[in-house]
Amino acid sequence: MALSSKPVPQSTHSLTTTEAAVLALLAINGEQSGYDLLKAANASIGYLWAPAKSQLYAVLPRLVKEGTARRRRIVQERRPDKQLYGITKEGRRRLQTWLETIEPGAFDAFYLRLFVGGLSRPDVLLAHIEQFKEDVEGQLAEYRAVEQRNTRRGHDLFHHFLLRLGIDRAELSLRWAHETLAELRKATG
Amino acid sequence: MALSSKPVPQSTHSLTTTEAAVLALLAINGEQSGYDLLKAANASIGYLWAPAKSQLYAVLPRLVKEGTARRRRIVQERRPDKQLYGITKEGRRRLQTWLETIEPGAFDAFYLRLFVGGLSRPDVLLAHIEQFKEDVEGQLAEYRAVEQRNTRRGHDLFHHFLLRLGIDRAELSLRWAHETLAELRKATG
DNA sequence: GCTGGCATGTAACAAGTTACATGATTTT
DNA sequence: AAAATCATGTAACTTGTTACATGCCAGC
Repeated sequence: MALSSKPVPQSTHSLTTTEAAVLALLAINGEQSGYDLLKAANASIGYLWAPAKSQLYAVLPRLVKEGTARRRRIVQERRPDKQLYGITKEGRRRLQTWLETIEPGAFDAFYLRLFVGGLSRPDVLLAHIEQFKEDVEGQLAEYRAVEQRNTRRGHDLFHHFLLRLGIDRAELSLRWAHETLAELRKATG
Repeated sequence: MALSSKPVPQSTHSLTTTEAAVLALLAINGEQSGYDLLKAANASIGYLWAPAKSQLYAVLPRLVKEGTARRRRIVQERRPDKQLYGITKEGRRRLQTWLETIEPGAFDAFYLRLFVGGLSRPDVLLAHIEQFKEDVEGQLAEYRAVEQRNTRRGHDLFHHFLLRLGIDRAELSLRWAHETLAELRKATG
């Protein structure tokens, strides 16, 4: 009977990207329903993070269970009842930790952290952008090495097309990172 | 006993991206083991599509079950036994259909189709790139509209940073698409 | 003696998709 | 009369990750 073999109490573990995204929206926009969150997400962060309905409705109860969000039922007469979700103190604490965590190579998480940059101190954001630069530099070096070995004939021709796109994009990202570092420094002193 | 309630015979359905990627590698590099496929993927297509071991080993039997791949067991003396997978006629047929299918907005699938461009006729590839251009143009228009409403103050400052990146990237993608169309036309007459 | 390569998998998740299900109200 | 909005979910998948499990052989 290998029953109680570690149900894994990961409540103290780091947040997943999805959890962090939802908590950040709750922190910024206040108490909301799943429906509100979906609309808000589509209207702003949607380009970076667009959860499916079913996914969002699955995450919200998990947040409550983990103690990072609380639920409040609003009974309505002419509309279906609402479940309003708000972030808890524990949620804010866990979110801050997540926002300050530097994850090398995690581009999507970086974009998300920058999107909700208003929740972090400027120096934290500068460190994230520096890490992004390093990650992109590494990628760029790899792409250039592969491109040098590319013959441009047969299947290699198509790999060459995509490598060009990857290299150009990486160079663009580096320029963007420099500009953004400068703008952030100017804007925050 | 709700037993045989639609086991869903999706054998005639379109391939998933993962299935198409594996079949394309089998079509290009010939009969291989899961181990070989993982190495090959990491060494080339890995920038676009990098399956986890567990995922690949899950997909391969599915392909056999669907009739798009066949398995051949190689008994080895000094090494663990191998399962070699090869693409079937039906697999080639389904792969061709997938390669010719235009999926608006599916950027990852587009990159994959271009990566294995050697398996398609040039006119099919040109059509895919045209669709890519249209998709990026749509995105660009959206980003520009959002950017015009951006105040650059408070949370909007960070959205502005990311919008700049998105816009610059979209413009770059358009230039790349034009160049690639020209190069392809030149290379294939 | 240890590391790395060869070779195949399972388990347990998290992320994300489409389709299904319900039902009232408000706008076109 | 039809479509969109409000509001919450379930079901069934595919995708993708990390960790676990096994075991032999070659080279340092």
